[in-house]
Amino acid sequence: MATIRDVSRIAGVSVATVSRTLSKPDKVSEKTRQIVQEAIEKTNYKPDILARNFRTRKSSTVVVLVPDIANPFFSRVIRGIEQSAQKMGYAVLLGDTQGLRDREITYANMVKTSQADGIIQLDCHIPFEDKNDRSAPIVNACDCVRGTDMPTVQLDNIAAAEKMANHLISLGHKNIGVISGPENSTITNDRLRGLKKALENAGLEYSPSNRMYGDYSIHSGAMAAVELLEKENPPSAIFCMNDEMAIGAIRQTKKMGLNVPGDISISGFDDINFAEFCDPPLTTISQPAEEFGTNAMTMLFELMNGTEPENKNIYLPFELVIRNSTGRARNDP
Amino acid sequence: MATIRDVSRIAGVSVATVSRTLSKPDKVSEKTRQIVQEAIEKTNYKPDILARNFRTRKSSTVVVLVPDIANPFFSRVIRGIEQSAQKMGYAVLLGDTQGLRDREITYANMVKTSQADGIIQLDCHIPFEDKNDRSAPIVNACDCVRGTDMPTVQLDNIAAAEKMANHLISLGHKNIGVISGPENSTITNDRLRGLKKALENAGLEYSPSNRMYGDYSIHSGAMAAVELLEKENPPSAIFCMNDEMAIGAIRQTKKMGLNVPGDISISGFDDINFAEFCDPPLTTISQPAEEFGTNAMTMLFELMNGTEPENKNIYLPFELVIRNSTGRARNDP
DNA sequence: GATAAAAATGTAATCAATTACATTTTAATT
DNA sequence: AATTAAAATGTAATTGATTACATTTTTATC
Repeated sequence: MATIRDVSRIAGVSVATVSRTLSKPDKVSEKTRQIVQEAIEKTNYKPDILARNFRTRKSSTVVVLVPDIANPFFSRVIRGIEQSAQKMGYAVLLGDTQGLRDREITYANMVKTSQADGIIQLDCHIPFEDKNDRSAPIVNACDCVRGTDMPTVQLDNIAAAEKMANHLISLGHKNIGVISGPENSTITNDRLRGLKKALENAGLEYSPSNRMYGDYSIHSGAMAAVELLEKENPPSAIFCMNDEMAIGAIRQTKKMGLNVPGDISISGFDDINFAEFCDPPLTTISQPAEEFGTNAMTMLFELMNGTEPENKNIYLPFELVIRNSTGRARNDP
Repeated sequence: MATIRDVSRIAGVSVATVSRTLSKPDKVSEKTRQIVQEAIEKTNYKPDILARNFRTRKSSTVVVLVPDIANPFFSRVIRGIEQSAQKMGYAVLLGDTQGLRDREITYANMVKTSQADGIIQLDCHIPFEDKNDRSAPIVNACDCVRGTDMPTVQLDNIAAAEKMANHLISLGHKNIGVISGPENSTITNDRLRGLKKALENAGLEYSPSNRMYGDYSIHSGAMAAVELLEKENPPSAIFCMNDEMAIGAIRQTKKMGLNVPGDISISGFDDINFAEFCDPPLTTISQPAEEFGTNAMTMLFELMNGTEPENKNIYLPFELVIRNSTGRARNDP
């Protein structure tokens, strides 16, 4: 592989001139530029980015911490990140963390070791050994930690859940079950708060025994549905905190001989690609997945360049998408 | 950030000794090791990987070229890659190429610029300007180019498609439609060959007019299904080359008032997570997605270390998964 | 304790680019 | 043509680790 020295020798100029031709061509005379360009082509020179990064102390790389890359929502977010990053000249390092703190820290440390310039964290954890560590540019998207000064890109999950709950309530549902995400997730807590708020406003009671925990997988949704449906006084509607669990719940419900939404309404969250195509099509909250990624990357870009983003907490819009998995409560007039 | 010099100063040893303590501790006496470790802790020293990579001329990074990260099959493959890479001490750079040659080349060039040590290509293109370029370690997985010496990890798509076709034929289907992938994909061509082979063996005719093209999206499957079902002599079964298109086709078929599989059987390919949960559950070919990733990464690792893998073309097993989207042909006794 | 061999440690070059600063060339002005 | 300012180019230091080679220390053997 040819180096900048080879090019400079062949062009008969100094390495500085070659370097400038590449990075600040306006500082080089037209004539010299031409000569250098020719030498570059002749030698098929490609600047060694590793050397450049080393010298300039930046890697032009961001690392993305994602709990599960195979989750269809996250994979869309990542697509958004990648697209923006590419435009801004950044490469994207993938850190599939499985939600494990160890792995998060390992990947986040890449900033300290100069392997990455910034971090996008899609889970609600601070990925540093020392929670007050401010040394690395970081943006928290999707599931965001509360009460830190990390910039965030998020949904107003309380409002979104409230909207969904109101939809169920308006259909006459009074006994609503919940298939929630893991206990310590901000997203989960906010969605629960939204649900409670709607119930309260409607003069209905929230019963903690109506809440089952899942891990966002289809399987866990099915398991949780069994628990809910075998209760003495089963709910007439199930509010699921993501689409996969809703899909699992629907399938389980049908398996148990019940009709959706005839006997029981089931709602999801996220509006993944398949939500529209399950049977019945899923009523859900749609979120602009890619935009979580593009916004997070844009904000991180500012952070990495030392400019403070004017809006440190971006809220993206959501939409209630009513399909056929929800309907009037059975005994509602 | 502390450097190796800071550590050496505090420990009262040379930088070489610090370096050795980290990389070849058995070359350093127990006593010195201890002193150095203390200094490392006191200074909270983390070796600058960028500097190390620069000096050693390797980045410990591989770049993955994927046509679409949001595709559920690919995202599982990538999960497999990430898991293996992590174990081997490699980071994974994400190159979402949208199947565009330009982007593939840009990302593949990262090896030339020392940003990556190797490439995993999940599409059936050679990602180099010069097709005969051998300078970068590369493994081709999933959709593989024919007639190159790139190592591959693939499915015997001919056999798999044949198996699926035989299943349809055994159900009495004689007029089988195809919703295929893009024309120039090896996967698509092989699956078509398998289908033809099965038809031939059964004494049935393959009619090119029964083949519609999709782009692996749900939507394109639905569009193609319309074309097939509105034919004068519509097929009684549709062989789809992936699950998403099958899901689109099922939905469209139902929309048109037909029953699946009562009126028409529909089969998929890949066995994505949702295949089991659509309605009716999809008959499909299951593939070990993660293993494409782990195998590719293992092979690439060998390549990057200069050892020739003993088996340069790995074939992974598949399985025909019969669910309810396929059934007996209508007029079959 | 002398000698040799082995182990431990140190010195300084090296990797390929960027860039501060110095020098030379060109252009502008009188 | 002399002078000055601006533009272009060159020189060499710099980045932080690794490592070949040199030197010192330790251990083993007689």
